[in-house]
Amino acid sequence: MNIFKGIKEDEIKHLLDCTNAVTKSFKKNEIIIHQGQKINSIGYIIKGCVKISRTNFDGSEITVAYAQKDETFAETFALANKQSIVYVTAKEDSCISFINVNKIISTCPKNCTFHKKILENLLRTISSKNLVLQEKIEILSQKTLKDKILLLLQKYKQETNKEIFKLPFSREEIATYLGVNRTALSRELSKLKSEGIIDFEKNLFKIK
Amino acid sequence: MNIFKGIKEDEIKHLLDCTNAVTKSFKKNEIIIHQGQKINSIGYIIKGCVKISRTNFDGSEITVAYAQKDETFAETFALANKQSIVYVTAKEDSCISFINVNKIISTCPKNCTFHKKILENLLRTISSKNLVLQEKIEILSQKTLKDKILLLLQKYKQETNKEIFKLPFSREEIATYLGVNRTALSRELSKLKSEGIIDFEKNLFKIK
DNA sequence: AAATATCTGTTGCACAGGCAACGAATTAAA
DNA sequence: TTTAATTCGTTGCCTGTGCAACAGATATTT
Repeated sequence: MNIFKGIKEDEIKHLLDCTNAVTKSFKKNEIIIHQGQKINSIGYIIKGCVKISRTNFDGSEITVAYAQKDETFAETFALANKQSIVYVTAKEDSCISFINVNKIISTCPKNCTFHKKILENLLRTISSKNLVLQEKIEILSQKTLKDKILLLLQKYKQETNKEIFKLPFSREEIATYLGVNRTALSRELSKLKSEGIIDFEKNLFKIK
Repeated sequence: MNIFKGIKEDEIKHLLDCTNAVTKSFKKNEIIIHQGQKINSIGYIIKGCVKISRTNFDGSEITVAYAQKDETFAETFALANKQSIVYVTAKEDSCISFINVNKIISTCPKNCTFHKKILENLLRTISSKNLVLQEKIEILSQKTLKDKILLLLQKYKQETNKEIFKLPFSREEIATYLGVNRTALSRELSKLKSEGIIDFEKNLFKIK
C-alpha cells in the first residue's frame, strides 16, 4: 500500500502538479526533517531510504521506524499541521517529494477524479502505520531481552516468509530499535545460538 | 477530535442510518471485540469507556490504550478488513455504535454532503492515534523504570495542565501499561517520593 | 599494502528490577 | 458488623541487563 496505489503514472504527475509538490534530493545522512520543524507536507520517497527517529530527553536516540521507496512519512504531523517530534534522515542518497496534505484533503480545483482515491490511500497508509507502531509496542512490552529478540525475529520471518531471512540492520541499529544495550544484545544472541534456539551468520538469521 | 466533529446532531443521525450502524450495550468487563475477530466496522463509544489490550504469547496482558465517550476504536482493523489482534473490553457499562467503514469511504448513495467531512475526521482521528502510540513507544523506550514513570507523569501533567493531577488507573494498570512488575513500580514510586522528586497520595500525583 | 575507522563479540562487575511472600489498608459482600 | 476480596506497599533474593574495557573481524581510506 502506498498513497498512489491504483493511480496511473500520468495521473500521479498531474497530482504532483496540482498540489504544487516540491521534489528535493538529499545526500546520505542528511537531515530531511528536523525535530521541531513545522510540517504541512507529507514526504513521499521517490528514491532511497530514510530513518525516522527522535532524541530522548537524556540525549540518546530512539528509532521510530524506517521508510523506503514509494512509502511516505510525516503524515501525522502534516495532518495536524504540527511541529515534528521526530527527525528524518536519509539512510542513503534519497529523493523526496513533499506533498501539501491540505491540497490532498481539499477538493481539487481541477476536479481530479483520483483525488478521492488518494484520500482513501492516505487513510489506509496511516492506518497500516498504526499497525507497525503496535507491533513495535508489542516487542518493547516483552519483559526479557530474549523475548524481544525472538518476537522481532518471528515478525521478520513472517514478513519474508523464508526459513533463512535477512535483517537489514546493524547490531547497533537492532539494539536501538529494541531499546537495549548493544553488547547485551550480542551476548543474548550468542546465548540463543548456543542453546540451539536460533542460528545466525552476520545478518542472516534462522529460527529453529 | 472525533469522527463526528463539526457535524450536526441530525446529520449524525442521518449518517448512522445511511451506514446501517448497529448500536449495542455492554456490561462492565464484557468483551466487545475478541482477539481474532474479523472486523469491518469501527466502534464509536456513545457511552462508557473501554480498554484495548492484547494477550502476549506468554499469556500475560499488554495494554494498548483506553478509549472513552465520543472516541472510536478498531479503525485500523476495519479499514484493512482484518482480524483484530487486540481485544476490547468495557471498563464500565458502555454503549457502542458499530459503523461500517466501507460505507464511510464509499460515496454515499443518498449523497450526504457531510460524508467528506467524516472521511477527513476519520483521517485525523487515526492520525492522532498514531501520535498516542508514538508516545507510548517513547515511554517504553526509556531505559529505567524511573524514567518511564517520570515521562508518564510528565505527559499526564501536560495533558491536565495542573500541578496536582490524577491518574485514573490502579497501580496494577499503570504497571501493565509500562510493561513492568507492579511491586517494582511501588518500590520505585516510594523511592521517588523519598527522594523528593515526586509526591503522591493514592492516585493524585505531583512532580516537584 | 598499510593505516584507520567501523562493526561485532566477549567478559567482569554492579545494580535495576522481576518474583515470591507477606501484611496493612481499603472496598465489597454476606 | 463480620467476612471476604481487592489493592497497595515492603522486603529479601536472584537474575537480567547496562556499562566499561578490550580484542578480533571487516570495511574504508590513503
